[in-house]
Amino acid sequence: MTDKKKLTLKDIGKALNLSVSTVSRALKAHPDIAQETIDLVKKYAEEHHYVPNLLAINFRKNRTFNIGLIVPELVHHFFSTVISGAISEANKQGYNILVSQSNDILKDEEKASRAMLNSSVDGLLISISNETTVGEHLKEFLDEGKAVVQFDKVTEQLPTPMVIVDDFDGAYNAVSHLIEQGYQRIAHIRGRIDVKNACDRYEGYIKALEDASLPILDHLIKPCIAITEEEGYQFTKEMMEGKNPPDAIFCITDVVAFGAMKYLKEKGIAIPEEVGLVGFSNWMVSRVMSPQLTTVNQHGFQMGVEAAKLLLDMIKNQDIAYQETKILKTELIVRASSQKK
Amino acid sequence: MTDKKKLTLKDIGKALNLSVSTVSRALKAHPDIAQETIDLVKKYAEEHHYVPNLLAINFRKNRTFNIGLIVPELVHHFFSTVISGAISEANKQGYNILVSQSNDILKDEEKASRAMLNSSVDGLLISISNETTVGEHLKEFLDEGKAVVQFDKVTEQLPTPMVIVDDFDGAYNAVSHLIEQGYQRIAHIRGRIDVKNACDRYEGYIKALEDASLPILDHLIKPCIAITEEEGYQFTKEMMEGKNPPDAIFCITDVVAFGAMKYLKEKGIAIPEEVGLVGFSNWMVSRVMSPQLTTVNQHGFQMGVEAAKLLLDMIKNQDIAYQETKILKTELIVRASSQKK
DNA sequence: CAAATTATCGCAACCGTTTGCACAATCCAT
DNA sequence: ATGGATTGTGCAAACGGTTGCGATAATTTG
Repeated sequence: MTDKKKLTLKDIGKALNLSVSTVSRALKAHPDIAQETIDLVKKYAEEHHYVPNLLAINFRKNRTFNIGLIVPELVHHFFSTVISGAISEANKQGYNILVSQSNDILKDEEKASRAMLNSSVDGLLISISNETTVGEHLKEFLDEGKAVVQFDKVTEQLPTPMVIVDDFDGAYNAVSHLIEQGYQRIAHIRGRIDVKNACDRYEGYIKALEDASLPILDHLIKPCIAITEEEGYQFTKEMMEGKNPPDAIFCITDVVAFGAMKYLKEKGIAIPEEVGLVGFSNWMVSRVMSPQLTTVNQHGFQMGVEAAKLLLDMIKNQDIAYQETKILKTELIVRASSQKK
Repeated sequence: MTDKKKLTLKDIGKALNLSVSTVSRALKAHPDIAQETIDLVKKYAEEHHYVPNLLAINFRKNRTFNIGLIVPELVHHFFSTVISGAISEANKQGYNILVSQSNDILKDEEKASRAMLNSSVDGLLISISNETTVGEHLKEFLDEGKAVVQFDKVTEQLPTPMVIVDDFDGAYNAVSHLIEQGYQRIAHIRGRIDVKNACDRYEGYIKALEDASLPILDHLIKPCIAITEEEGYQFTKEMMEGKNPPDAIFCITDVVAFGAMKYLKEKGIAIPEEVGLVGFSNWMVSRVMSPQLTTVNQHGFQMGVEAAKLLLDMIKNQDIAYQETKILKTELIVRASSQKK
């Protein structure tokens, strides 16, 4: 390995007969330093490819220009989109992003956050796992005075700013759209009752029914645990084979809707004529299914950008107390699976 | 912000009436230190939650326990799978991963790699952009004695170990499967001629035809530039509307196959009866299309694991010269889109 | 019992940069 | 000429560990 000894301030000082401190100040054009000296030093540094030792600077300033990012799942269209946005914004501001995943397992999340905590990160962006409630491991961040911003999957137990999507509104619009298309018996395959997003969507679903004076039918509301295609399939089967089957299904997410679609297609039930279908998240898969799936776009990229912006603001202005919650609007994407008319 | 002053070796020394050096050695049970002292120090450190300042250690040892990872695209099923594997392995070995993307733009890749280079990373995992050929910015890593491992999209211009998939073999098997199913006029919508993977798959395609004594028809070979659904659609249209249309299409990747499928379905051409279709990569979309798409699984997770393993080996044994290329086998996943029999 | 080991521990330099402060030189006004 | 600003530069401490080497005291050896 060619271990080219890197140039240091000391080297420049020796070469130019200046002290280290003068060189240091000259390089940042400190007003105390004579213009000639500044030019001289800068020229020399330039010519000899001086690059400051970030490790030393970070040590000195006690920060790293790195921020951590933890999501439940990396191989996930929505989350990878958020990450993409966060990276884009962070890089723009001169920060790098450390990525980790919790696999929706609390233990893994704790491990990941601890690994990032030890001085190796200036702040943390996190979307918590399904198993996370209190988040002691996250409080450690706050205790050390490090900034934390939650996004998408959040807990109010943790006093940090958050960036979330208006799940209530998104669900409300999706269900209202179904109603407007003439569907009457709208089912909801919902998410876990201990997860905020899932509850908000559920509330939106309920409100839309209420506003349209439609009855709320308990047997048409099914709770997923793992949010999988299999659950979508199974619940749809149960409902369609039971009495008073639904004529439309609003699913907590696109994969679940895919499971539902799979069952319906197997049974030759026409979509959207006999049963309408709406998902959530606008994964790539929603465009690829046939019929194409009506869904709710969550603007993941923008969420990543906003979350990173907020966090970096906090890092740069340690004095200000941030506590805002940024709520992003969703966008209903109407495709074939719900267009009865 | 509660800026709890962190405990340092000096603090412990003062409290226990020991020198900083003794405390430092005691904590790592140095043989020079008396057992009692070791116990005493460790107990005190434990009780007062001493946590060493990583920044100081890294500065001293000139390393960070972070490794960089650059991919062309983050929102991409295959790449996010690879990242997931790399993170899993890196974390297991006590390293964190900095993620960035090039968007297949050379300038972005250079920016990302430079951002990571400046002492903030011990090594780099990279899948190069379509625009990257020589990779001067990557040579800078090697010049500084930092380890680099290429994966998936690689260039031989850069003397580093790589982890790749046996594209040739994967394509050969895919096309052989089509032939075995009775297809005779097999088209190939290929990737860029300046990208190695694309060429390997092309070669595999050619070899399979040759081995089956089938003619190679130039008008049935189309090169994508951007590897998009639109290209798949367009090329399929051209070929199907031209003379001597194909009876099967082997596509460089699943998205392109989706474009092809879209055209075929629009025109009411039956898949797989009239035209067989095979993709590459086993994206989630391939399972969701209907008919489901036959494709080639690239074992992305394993690729990430292997690449990280290799890189960390290199980092830990700077003395050994690594130059191996690890080739992972692919796996043909046969689904409806290619089963004529 | 003197000499040679050995067991413990502290001193101090070092990694590369930042920064408060002192100091010397120059300048202007009195 | 004298005193007070002003300007440009260097000294040295600090950040928090690591580590080679030397010092001291305790122990063993011939």
